[in-house]
Amino acid sequence: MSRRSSPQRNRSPRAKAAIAAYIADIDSTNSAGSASNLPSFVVQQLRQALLSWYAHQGRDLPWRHSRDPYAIWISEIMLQQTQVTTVIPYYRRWLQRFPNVDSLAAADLQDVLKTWEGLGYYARARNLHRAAQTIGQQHGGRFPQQFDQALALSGIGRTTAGGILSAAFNQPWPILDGNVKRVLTRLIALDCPPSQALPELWDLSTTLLSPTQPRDFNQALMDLGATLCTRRHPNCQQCPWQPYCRAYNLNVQSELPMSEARGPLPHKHIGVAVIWNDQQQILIDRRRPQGLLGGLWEFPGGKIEAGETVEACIQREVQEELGIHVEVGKQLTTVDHAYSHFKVTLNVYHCRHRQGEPQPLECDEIRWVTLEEISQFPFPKANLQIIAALQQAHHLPT
DNA sequence: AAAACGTGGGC
DNA sequence: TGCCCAAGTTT
Repeated sequence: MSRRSSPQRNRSPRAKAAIAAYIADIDSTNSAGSASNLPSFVVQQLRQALLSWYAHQGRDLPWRHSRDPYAIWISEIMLQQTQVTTVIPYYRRWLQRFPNVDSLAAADLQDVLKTWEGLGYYARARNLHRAAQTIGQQHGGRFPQQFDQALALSGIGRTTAGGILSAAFNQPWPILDGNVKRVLTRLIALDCPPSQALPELWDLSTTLLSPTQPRDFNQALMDLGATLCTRRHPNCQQCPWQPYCRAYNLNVQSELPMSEARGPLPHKHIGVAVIWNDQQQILIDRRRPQGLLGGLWEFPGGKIEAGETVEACIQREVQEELGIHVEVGKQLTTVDHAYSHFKVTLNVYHCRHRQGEPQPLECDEIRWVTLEEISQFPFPKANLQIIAALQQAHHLPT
């Protein structure tokens, strides 16, 4: 095994060229292509400009009122791939429901998922739950202050570990989230997608980080990306880094960062069963803990095969998943939904249980529930639309 | 190491 | 409508 030169090292000549050009623009005698060679007076000015901008223009966010590593941890996890305005109400509810590590560690996973319901990427909630138990068992119930120990917790990667430790303890760890990638990409006018220059962007984030005010610096960098250096229509006139920004000087700020190529998403057609028994109850199942929507409840169903009718699909899927025979009745609704990596159309039909005792053949658990009870269970968004349709039909005057 | 993993906003 | 993307991590 001799091919050990880290894979990314030779794959980002454009990143090195961009940094070299950035440095050369400042100091024409300097041809270095590494962030660590940035002239120190530039680093000082960038830090100072950003920190004083943040002191006046920084956002007032709920978790910034806290130095409790638990509360900050929760916010960092919720903010992964999720916008601030979406997170805030979830954050407040979560801290009421689970105010500390112990309460989270002791909670039932179903309650954890119910509190997370609607936020998406449910592995985050499962990981939070597992990490709380790890903290209880291995760290005496206190969030670890060592980077490697934080990084080892489920759901915490390099950016989240740095974000938590810098925000909670003012430790000098760099971060590289979507905001920071965009800001730094524009600063040096990086002419390739950020994913192809991650080592260089990490180096840059590390070099720029204020060693004396890492907490404020990291928060400021994210605020800059979120409020001025936005994806569309960046507000360069208000930007504290405008004099130092290579993208601005080249007038390419609106073209950067370069986008990552993505293919079209597959579209799946699904037959879904709302199965009724004679007690006005509906059959729901809990998905296995791993993978898509793991641990959430759903209405049984599955993919419609080529040449298959929806009715035949539903009968077949229900037989395979639950070992029962149903009679497929009239259609309840249709739901279109887009996940991150495919799209679905849910064709939802009322069904009647005819034969066999339901068994959890391809799921973790099954239950008969009334319409009143159903809201106690965590469901994915697409299924909440089905429940809404059921409740609407139920409340119709007879 | 590329693909999996949710949902909502904005245009 | 459809597409891109947002405080990324895991396998």
